[in-house]
Amino acid sequence: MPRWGPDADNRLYLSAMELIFERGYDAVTVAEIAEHAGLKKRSFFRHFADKREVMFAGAADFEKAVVDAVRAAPRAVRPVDAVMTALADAGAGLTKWGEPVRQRQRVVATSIELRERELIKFDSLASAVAEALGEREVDDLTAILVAKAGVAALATAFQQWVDAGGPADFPELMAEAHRRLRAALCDGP
Amino acid sequence: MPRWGPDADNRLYLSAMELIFERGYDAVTVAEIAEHAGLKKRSFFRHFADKREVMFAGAADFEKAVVDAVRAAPRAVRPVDAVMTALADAGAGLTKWGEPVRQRQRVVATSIELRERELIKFDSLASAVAEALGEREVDDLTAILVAKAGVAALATAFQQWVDAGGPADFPELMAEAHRRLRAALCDGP
DNA sequence: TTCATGAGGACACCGGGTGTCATCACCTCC
DNA sequence: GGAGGTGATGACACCCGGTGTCCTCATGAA
Repeated sequence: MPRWGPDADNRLYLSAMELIFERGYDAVTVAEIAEHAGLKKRSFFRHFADKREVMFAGAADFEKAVVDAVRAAPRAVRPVDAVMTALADAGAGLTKWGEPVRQRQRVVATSIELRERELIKFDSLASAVAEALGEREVDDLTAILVAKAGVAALATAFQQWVDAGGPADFPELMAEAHRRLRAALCDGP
Repeated sequence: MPRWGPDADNRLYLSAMELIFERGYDAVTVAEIAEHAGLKKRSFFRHFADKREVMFAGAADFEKAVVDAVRAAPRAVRPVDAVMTALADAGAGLTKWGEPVRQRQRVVATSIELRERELIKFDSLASAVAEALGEREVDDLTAILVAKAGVAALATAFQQWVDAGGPADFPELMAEAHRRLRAALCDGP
């Protein structure tokens, strides 16, 4: 399909990762990323909406995977369980890539603007999940709350996975987060 | 204490609100805000870290109020209830200001960068709440999850309050969010 | 061979944000 | 009351992210 230098998107992505992992996000300019990929600054912005976005390539795929899994869950499954399972599975797929993912996440942690972008990705994910829940006769308020709670569990489990360093079972981290949240909310005096 | 033109912070804030409410966030430059307050662009950045920050003046006070309330909650109160109550009370204090707060929030909704900033404020709030919970013998994982669930309820209730338009009882919106979340997580098959 | 197409380049411009040095009102202390 | 310290502001020069516009040119189809 690409009729020019093949795969400009991917070349830019790889170029960005190489330079940013080496020197840090703030110390690399868009012009440098582009030149390193054999392109010009102006062209970078034809492939990525802004500099931050290159760090979140694949986020749309992740969101789609989660939403599809929520939609595919049997109606008998409670909404919260459908969401937690979908997020755990998608997270398992992501964390399977191991070290590069951790490295990327450590870069995100160094920059406020990247943290902000990450949070809006999470928020977008929650909204999409809530909408998917709406298709299974869950009221809007419950849907968004369950979605946000799920995303909170995901973010927490993901952080633990990054900090763990070695191999860690992501779905188990998610399940543990779910249990703790449930205990905190449900076990009452 | 201020020995120059009094209250430059507040002048800049009022100047920003006036211009932004009138023309929209993107259509107003920092230089315009500063000049309108009798200052120069360079000085704006001596009072606010960036352009977005002027829309969130008072966020630090809000966070402090919440954290103090969590700390002040009796030990017998469950963590989740302490958090929800603290957030409901702080939210009540905020929503008491009525229309100007709704107007500000509508501006935030128009801009991606403002949404991002809002999300990181919420995230900061959750971290601060989690730390406060840590002081009452709540394990770290539970603390951050409860804090994030509370903030999710806050954000949802706040959105409902903005959309409601007229007077709305914020603590009741929070309580309803808490009930729905609890029902979704706890009522099992 | 010609032509439409779309990726990429050139170039100018804008606005947010920062480093640095100069200025100047105010306060204090002698 | 004058000297000096202090801190807020101004002036100015940059940098970089981001965009609008027009031009170039390889490619594939007719």
